[in-house]
Amino acid sequence: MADITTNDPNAPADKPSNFINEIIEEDLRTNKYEGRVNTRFPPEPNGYLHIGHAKSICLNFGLAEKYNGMCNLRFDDTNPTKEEVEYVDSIMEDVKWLGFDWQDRLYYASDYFDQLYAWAEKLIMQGDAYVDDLTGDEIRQHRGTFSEPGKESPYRNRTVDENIDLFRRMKAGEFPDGSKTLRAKIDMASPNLNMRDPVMYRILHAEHHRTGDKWCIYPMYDWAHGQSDSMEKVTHSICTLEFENHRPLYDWFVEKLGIYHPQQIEFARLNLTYTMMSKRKLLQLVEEKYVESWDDPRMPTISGLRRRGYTPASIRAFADRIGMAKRDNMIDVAQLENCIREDLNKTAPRMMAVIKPLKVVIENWPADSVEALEAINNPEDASMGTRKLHFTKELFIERDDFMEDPPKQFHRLAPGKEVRLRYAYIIKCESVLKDPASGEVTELRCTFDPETRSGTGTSTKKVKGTIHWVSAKFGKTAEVRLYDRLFSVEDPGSVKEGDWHDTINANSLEILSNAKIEPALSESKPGDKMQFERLGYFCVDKNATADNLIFNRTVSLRDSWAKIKKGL
RNA sequence: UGCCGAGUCGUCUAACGGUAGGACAGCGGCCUUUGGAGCCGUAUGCGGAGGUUCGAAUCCUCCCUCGGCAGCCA
Repeated sequence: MADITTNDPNAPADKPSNFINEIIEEDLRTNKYEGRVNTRFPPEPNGYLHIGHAKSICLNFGLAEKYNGMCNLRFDDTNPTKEEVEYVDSIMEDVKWLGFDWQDRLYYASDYFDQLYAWAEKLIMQGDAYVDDLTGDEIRQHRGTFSEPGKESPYRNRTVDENIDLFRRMKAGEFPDGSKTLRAKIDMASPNLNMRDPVMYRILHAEHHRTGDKWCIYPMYDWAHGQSDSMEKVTHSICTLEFENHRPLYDWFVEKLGIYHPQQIEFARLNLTYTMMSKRKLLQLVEEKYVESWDDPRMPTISGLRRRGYTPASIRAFADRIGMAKRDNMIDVAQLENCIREDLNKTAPRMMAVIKPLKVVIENWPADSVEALEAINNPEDASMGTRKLHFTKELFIERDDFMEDPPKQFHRLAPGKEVRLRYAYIIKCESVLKDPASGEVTELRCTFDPETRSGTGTSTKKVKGTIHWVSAKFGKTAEVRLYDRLFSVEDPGSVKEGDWHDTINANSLEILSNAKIEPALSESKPGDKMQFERLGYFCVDKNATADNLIFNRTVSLRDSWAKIKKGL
């Protein structure tokens, strides 16, 4: 889709229009921001970015690209108790990896602490903010409820002088945590609870990852965000739906300050089936060792997807495809899987690997004979060339490709049945060897038909099945990791707080340590991506070494046999 | 319960008063030395009731349903 050209650069075929495009195009028409588009991606560095953030990143940076504007990266680091540099670093890495560039516009809300403080004094001077001595509990009690107005704090009508004095002493560290707050003086009876004198500053004697111990008062999100946008001359401040009720407050602050006024726009956050999107719970999965790390290939984090074998292009394609709207959504994870299959189908070289090996001996093949066969690296892309495969007397095939007593629809190997070995010969299963104790099939004795070599056309024999194989003599051993969804329910996010651990899929990881890979694969490097024919797309794990190769399955191939089997 | 917001195929998403279209999932078929890929076909949808209009998913009214908000989190 990406290479389709259109006459209208504002409406590429692969990016359907949405309500945000319409707002921006209208603003451009009316010259609302002097024709500028400046968005921003404002993560809090309190965790790793996930696929939901990718939607926002693609939106914000994508808009900047589309309208020839700019997108800033800004860390919303106003709560030192939750934030760490480890997260800052990972976030920058992930945004870059997705293919976006904030150029010289890397900002931190903490860079604005001085300005924010000065503006807070301005609001105090204007009589629009006051120092409150109420405790957290008391503030909550005074706030009222959905149906009842709140009550004004007894400290609400302190004089400007008293407020300034107290606020300066708050900053100077004279008061303990929680003992005082600075509040905006708005309306304790507002139907919008965010307008009932919201807290602007709280006292926190905590070390900040960038400002150290310079501050012991920290701005709240609402007080920091709009003003940060304003300072950066952001035009369109795009956030998720839960901030809709904050917009009146966002507007109130910039208007009271009389500063440049960006426009907040809200969109629906991404929900994916069988996927946990809560940062807090993803942290728990890591801390409680349900997964190895933030970049465990089962995690919906950007780094997890990267390690799993997802490409930046596939994630961007996904973001484009799911669209942008204000209604709540639950995207089928199959949609994501489709995006990576589509990408890798075009780009990943085909290789042969047997992940659950079953030994096959070709009885009528001379013991030491080796025959070179030509294999195509990618049927979708002839420029990827061919490679040689070596056929030998002893081979491995996939255990799942043999059944002793198969149903009619099974087009693979069975006693007395024939099947083609990919790029090689048609073989016939003559006998089955078993372990006498367990009854397990240990080896197949087969014969090959010399007239049926691939590509020769010397035989008209047809078989329904073609299976992959690896030479026992030349193949190498490697570890393969297969992944399943981390949660067993469609919407783990909606599970009751106490029960969500029960919805974790205990079998989300299967390790196969005796996989047989074709020789070409033994030179793979971490990050390499390939298709194992008939099994799926795989990616070499970041911890793999030449002596200890590890392949992560990114996604299986579409499997119509699995569907047939299910119906049997 | 107050305020804000949202309801279009199974799931997402278009439509801007003029033929409800696309993607994914599903189903059927073709093709195939990957049960892959590709190709073709197919079913299913405007939350409800009124109204305005020659004509309504779109405008108006009422209703219903769902989501968000009562952190010194973001």
